[in-house]
Amino acid sequence: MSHTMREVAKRAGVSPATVSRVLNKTSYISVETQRRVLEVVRQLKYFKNVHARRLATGRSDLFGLVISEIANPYFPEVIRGFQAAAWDRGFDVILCNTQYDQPRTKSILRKLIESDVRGVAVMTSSIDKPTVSELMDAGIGVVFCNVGPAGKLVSTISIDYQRGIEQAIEHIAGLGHRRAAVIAGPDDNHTAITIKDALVAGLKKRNLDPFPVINSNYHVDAGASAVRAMLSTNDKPTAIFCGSDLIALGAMSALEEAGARIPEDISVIGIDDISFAFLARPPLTTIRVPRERVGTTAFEALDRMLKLKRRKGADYYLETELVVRRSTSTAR
Amino acid sequence: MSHTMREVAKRAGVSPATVSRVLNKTSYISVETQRRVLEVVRQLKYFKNVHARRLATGRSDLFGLVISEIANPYFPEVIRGFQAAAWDRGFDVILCNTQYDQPRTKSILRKLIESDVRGVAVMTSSIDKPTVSELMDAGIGVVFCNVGPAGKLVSTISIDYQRGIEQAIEHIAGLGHRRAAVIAGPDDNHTAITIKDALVAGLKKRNLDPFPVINSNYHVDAGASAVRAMLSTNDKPTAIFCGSDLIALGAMSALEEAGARIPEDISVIGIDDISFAFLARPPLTTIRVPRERVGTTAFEALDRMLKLKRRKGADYYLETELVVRRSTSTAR
DNA sequence: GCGATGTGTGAAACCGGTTTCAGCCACTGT
DNA sequence: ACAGTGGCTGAAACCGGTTTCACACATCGC
Repeated sequence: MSHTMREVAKRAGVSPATVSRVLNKTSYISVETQRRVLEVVRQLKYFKNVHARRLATGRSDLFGLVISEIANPYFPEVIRGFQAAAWDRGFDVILCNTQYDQPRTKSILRKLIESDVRGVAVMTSSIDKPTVSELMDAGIGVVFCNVGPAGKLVSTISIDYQRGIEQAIEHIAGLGHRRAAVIAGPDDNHTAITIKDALVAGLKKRNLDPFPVINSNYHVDAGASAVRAMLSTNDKPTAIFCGSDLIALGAMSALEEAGARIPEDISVIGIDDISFAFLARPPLTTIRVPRERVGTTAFEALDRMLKLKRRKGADYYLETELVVRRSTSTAR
Repeated sequence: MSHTMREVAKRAGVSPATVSRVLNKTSYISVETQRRVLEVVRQLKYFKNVHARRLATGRSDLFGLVISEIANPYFPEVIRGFQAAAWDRGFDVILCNTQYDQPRTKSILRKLIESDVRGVAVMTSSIDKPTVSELMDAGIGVVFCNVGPAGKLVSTISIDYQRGIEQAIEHIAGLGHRRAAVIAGPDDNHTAITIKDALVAGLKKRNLDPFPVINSNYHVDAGASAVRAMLSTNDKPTAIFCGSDLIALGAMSALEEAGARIPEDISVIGIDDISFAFLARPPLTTIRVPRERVGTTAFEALDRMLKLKRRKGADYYLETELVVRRSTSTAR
């Protein structure tokens, strides 16, 4: 099929070892030999086989990135950041989506170990700790993102929602709101809980009434149905904090259907600043999560961790900030 | 670091060959031997090294998927479809984004060849034909999606915009519009041209005036600036066909800023039906492209092509259809 | 009772690179 | 003239699996 190094060697009249040296620029090579070898490589359109290389060197130049679902608008920038960082240092990344499916997750883990990846970044909580520890047993570096505290041997990236949330509450309070609803993510999700607690606590601290507080899931429809439930009572809040932009968009949909105007009747605040937040009608006020940075930081965390001989993990914190657009205004 | 097959063999008191046979379920194995081997595998948490396997078998169970940019909302479903199809048959996919960068694209090609992928699906026109022919020289199957006619040896997937466009024009004509603007994609893009031509021809055929016809690029801002240019004249269309949903969303933004109401003052139609189309305010009427199907079809095309000994390509056509939402209504 | 057939296993070659080790040649210094 | 050194190259072992080939043993049919 494709050519081998030995063929190249034979045609160039040298040994395979020399071809390897020319291609990898290791050791001294006379200009003449180098010329001959490269000439043959060009003629034959020879590409060296990466599997053979990995096997021979014992190294793998591969990293894994585990997410739940590509279609989730949270991930693209994270992926881009991670891939770019890896690429820059000559590494490749294997992208895996669990699709929230347990057997599939198992297969992914197995595949990552078999591929002998150097490190894995786990960006979804749809994968449990014991499963991940298989990775560590295999000597693979692990970094979690936003899935809560983990063991000593893994690094974690935590998004500090605190600051963004404070800014958002300040913003809402300054606009004269007295009461705000919270539509949080699902209750089995670490991040969702953190956010909900921070919102509730923050609102109380500013003497705003956090009511109602609803648990939802991370889908658009969930935001919509939460809003419908909320609107069926006649004691309505003047602002809604949503656990994600997706929830917020769903909420806005439902609000509009119900005839409520945004922001005149009710203000809406999201979290994430996904790329569509600013295209929403009205453009969504939201708490920005530096998603591309999440990706690059995750890779750097792995890279750094792997350079240490003693594999101890480190913790990284990323800041959030409020982005004010037009879905918030003074309370009615 | 991790264990080898020989270790497993030694501990189980069998030969490496037998371990291989147990793990791959090739050949007959006595239940007793099998039990012993699997027991040791479990104890040692042994995983076989995929690089060694690939090298030994000469097969690679890998496919490449080349796109331009993950953050483009067109791609997630395509990726999902492709990955799912590959996964189902026990294959892995290497996802590559060109980021519209030439040197990067070169590296990607090299990497794909070195990885000895069986086939590659090219979903972006940001990669030129001669570059791709390197793949074919290496004996790798290639399928293009929507990048125009290609050689005999590659398969192509074409999206038939015709039907969706006809439905859309019918829809608009039925609503009493007499004239419609077209904001097309960039003029160096095969798909953009196809769409533009189909729109212009279709409109004329129904005696609608296609004016103005503007070339733009596939970014949101482009849709916005096209609209601003359009609105500065005082002879305004009552409907706008946009070359993509992204353009449409940008256009809607700009229209709203300019005080035009959608759909009362002006109707907007997009193309793609990206996941956010139905979250737009108002929900966007658009021509749906079966993106997940694009992905699965691409994989199947490769799979089928590779099963043939004579590598001749085939052409696949995917239909589009109008999805009526609320961004279109009767002409003023 | 003997060849044919089927089951179960090990030794060894092989996949396509990398790397170690050793050696050659041409200088350099004395 | 000879040891020492630096530049350059080849032979061969090695990475960790798979697969061919050979062979042992059991069973079956006639």
